[in-house]
Amino acid sequence: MSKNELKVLSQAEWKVMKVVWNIQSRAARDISEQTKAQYGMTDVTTRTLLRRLVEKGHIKTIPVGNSYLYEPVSSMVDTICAAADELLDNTPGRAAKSLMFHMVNQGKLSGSDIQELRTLLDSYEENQEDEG
Amino acid sequence: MSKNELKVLSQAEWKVMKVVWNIQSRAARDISEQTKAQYGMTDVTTRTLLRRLVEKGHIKTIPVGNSYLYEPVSSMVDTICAAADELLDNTPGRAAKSLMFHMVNQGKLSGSDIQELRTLLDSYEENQEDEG
DNA sequence: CTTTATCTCGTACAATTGAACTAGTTCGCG
DNA sequence: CGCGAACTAGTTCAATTGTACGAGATAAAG
Repeated sequence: MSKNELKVLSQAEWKVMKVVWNIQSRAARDISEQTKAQYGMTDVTTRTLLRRLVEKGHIKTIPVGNSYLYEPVSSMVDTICAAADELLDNTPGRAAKSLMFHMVNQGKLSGSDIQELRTLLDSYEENQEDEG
Repeated sequence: MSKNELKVLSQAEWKVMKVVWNIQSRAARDISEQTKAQYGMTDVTTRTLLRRLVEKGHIKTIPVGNSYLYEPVSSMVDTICAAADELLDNTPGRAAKSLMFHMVNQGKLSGSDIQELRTLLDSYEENQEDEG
């Protein structure tokens, strides 16, 4: 076990991870530029957080000349799903449904996302229509 | 502002909140009984966390005789949705879709949940079918 | 080769968090 | 009323987190 038992992310670490996931050029300089623009974090702070994220196993480093490229170990989707699982475990299913409604109503989904999701739900409905 | 600007929950505070939301009898004793059963937390620790949650504004107290009843200020759904928003803000929408797929595939939804969600998606599809 | 700009890394330090002990108050029972 | 049980609230303490400085290494420029 504990293969994907990555240590839990703190608030500031999430911010850095989100930048790392979305950025093209993953040098510390570029990442800190983004974290400053998006969250007002200073350069030194970002570098410290990058180091801690490496220690925690969320980021791996690729040595390049003087420094590193910082590459995420898990995808954003996987990490967010894991966080959601932790949030939703042993809570009554109602929360999951309401959360999904909320996301839909927040416009988090594109038109094609909605279609895909409908298709997925269709397949589940077939299997479950004689249950609940 | 800052009406619903409740301070962010820590790991252990989430656990206590989840118990508080789900439990019937909200005396400290009953809550700590649950946190012990579910998470192995000791009685004193739970009471400390309850106190901090009151300080942070997530729980309000109702004096009853010797002690309090601990009542959540926001519903579980609202709090989880807020957490999800924070998690998903300024990330490309892809994460939201994948997260929803994940939850569906994890069986978080009942048959009737799925039907309701389908109905919701239908209404959105009508409005967006000529977009992307 | 020397200077200079960048990096990483160790360290620092206050605030927060996880966990727990204790003192002092109040309830319930005899 | 008096005693023990249960409760809250204040305090403690180590670990983690948020933020940041400075040292030493290395690349690039002259």
